[in-house]
Amino acid sequence: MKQKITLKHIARELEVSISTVSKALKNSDEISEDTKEKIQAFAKLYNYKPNNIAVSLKNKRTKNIGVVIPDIVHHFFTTVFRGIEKYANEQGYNVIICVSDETFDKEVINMEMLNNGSIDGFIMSLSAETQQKNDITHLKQVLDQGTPLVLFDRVTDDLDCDKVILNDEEIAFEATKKLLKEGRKRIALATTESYFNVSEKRAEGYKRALNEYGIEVDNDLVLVIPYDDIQESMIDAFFDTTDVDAVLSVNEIFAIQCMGVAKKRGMKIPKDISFIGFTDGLLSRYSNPTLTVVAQHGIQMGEMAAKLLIDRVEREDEGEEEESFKTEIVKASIINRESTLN
Amino acid sequence: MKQKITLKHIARELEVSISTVSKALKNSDEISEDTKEKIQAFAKLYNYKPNNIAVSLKNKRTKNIGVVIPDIVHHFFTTVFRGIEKYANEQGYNVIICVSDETFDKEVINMEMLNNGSIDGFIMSLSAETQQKNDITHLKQVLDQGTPLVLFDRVTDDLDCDKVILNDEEIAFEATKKLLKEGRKRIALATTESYFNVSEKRAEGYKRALNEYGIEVDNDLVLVIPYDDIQESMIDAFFDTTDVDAVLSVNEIFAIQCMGVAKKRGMKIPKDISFIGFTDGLLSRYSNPTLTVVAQHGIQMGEMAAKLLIDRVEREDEGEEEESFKTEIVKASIINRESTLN
DNA sequence: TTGTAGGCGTTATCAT
DNA sequence: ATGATAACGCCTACAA
Repeated sequence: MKQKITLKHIARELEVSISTVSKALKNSDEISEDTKEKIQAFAKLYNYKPNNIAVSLKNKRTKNIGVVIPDIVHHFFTTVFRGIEKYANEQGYNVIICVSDETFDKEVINMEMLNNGSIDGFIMSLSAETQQKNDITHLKQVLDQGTPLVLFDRVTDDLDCDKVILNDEEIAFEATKKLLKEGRKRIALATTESYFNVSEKRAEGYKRALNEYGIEVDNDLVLVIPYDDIQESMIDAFFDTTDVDAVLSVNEIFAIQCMGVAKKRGMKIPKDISFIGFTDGLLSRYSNPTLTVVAQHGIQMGEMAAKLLIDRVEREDEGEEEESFKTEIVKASIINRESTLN
Repeated sequence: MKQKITLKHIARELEVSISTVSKALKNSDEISEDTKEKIQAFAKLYNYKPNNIAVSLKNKRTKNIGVVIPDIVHHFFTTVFRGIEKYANEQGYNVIICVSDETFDKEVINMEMLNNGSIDGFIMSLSAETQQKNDITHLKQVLDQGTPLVLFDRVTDDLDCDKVILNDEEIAFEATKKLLKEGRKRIALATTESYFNVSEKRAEGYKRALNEYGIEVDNDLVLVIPYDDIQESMIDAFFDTTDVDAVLSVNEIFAIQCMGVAKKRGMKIPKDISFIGFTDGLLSRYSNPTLTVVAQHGIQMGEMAAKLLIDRVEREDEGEEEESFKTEIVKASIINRESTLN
């Protein structure tokens, strides 16, 4: 096992000083062409690469970004992550990822683990539990210690930092209007518990659209489904008691499940009932009928988040004045498929 | 912006030496109870945490694992990753992830980026292009420099290192036998280009089962679908020219697509035709009919891979003798759903 | 043109 | 019981 070569090795081998080697490898013109050539050739031969850790310690910059998300086996987060990774890599950054598993404790532990020099900044989306408890002292602490932080999607208004969000209210408004324009009168909203910030925003858009069409919001039409324990019987019971001719769902799975139940009950899609879901994942594309969805452009959100973070990190580096915090809004779009009339 | 506190700060503030502080915080009994208390209290108050980078430089261990996978928006890889992350975190390791995007170049670049001290070892699955070119000099180089490497799923026989694989041949054999037992005679194999190691293994199992039942392998029954450009018309054409009463697919998407085409052609599932796919993702669970699949137990594979890697890293740390390379086999299982007779 | 010295933050060895 | 020193690998201001 050959061990990694360092400046010291090269210096010793070539009988010059370490700093000469360092300078030569940076092509400094303090060094004579002769020795530069000699040193560079030797370095190439032995495949010298500076040690990242040592460089990090010196520069107080790791070129690592910490990403903390609630779940990784999840289309939307995975897509955002892809965007983060893409942009970060282009800028020479690596990405360390931690999964909070929707729990508060893991979120805290992961952040503490990373916030001791391992990373230059965080990108994250709040866990369900964190949103529920509405406890963000760990985030405040991170910011307090001067570590930049960018929140995306599941954000909180209680924290002053960069954010990337979807125009949730607006696109839910558009989606609902689309259903109304189809002539639907009894539009259900399939949603999660209300402590999810995004679900709330989507519900607002839904309600605003109904209002605009002079339709009163009927709470019986709001179907709250537990995030982690989807029961088909629950959906079936909902259809039993409620007259529905369209469903707007805050995610993909709820929509697919509702569609499945509707089909079993003999309803024709989209003749009798229309469906729109959030998230343009595989399920929507391969379901039968295919599902009209709100595409969240996760890649773009990820790139945006990474850009905000890296810009801030490097601005700090340059000792430039701090810029005020931004909230970037990524615009969702509706992809028409077979589950709606067009 | 408070900046991070270091041993030096504490030492200066308390008018003791840095080494005293260091020892006190480690509860060394070289230090008097009095000063220990004083120092520990101060450290707690200012929330001192040792700088990971400095510790890494000193120990020549980063407690970071590098994971290089072909794709992240992909159920199987995501699941394996989950297992890696889980085990790694439990052992106090963080995970840096890089996506090769199925390309050789990105795989090489990513690995070089990480292999300069950022990580203690690699876990990876080969990109499509790497398998196609069959060029693994970059992997050999990594091993040569003494960085431990664990391959999973998409492995190569040309490299001596730890591996975690699925019992692909065997489970494909079982799956095919299941179809044969249903009385199927014309079993198609929907597969990828042959340079995918796993597809090859699965094809072998498929053929072995046919042989065992005295059925000759009919190459017309093998449908090769391009990995990145799935054309429905292609599948349709296949059904036009070929008589088929079952399909074994090396992944989930191919199976779902074939099922869709079969349904459109008026075939009844599973009466007229059965389907089994590899990968127990969302699609299989929510398709109509639901798809019988080979579950790959990705989490388990990930945990296994992480364990192999961390064990090796820490064995090295202890200066123990190198253990010989292992290949761990994770056993897949078949999950019966509606797309097969039971 | 080359080399020396100090420092990034921590730890371990060896004085005092 | 406490402190000085050196080292991990790299960089750079300053000296020679």
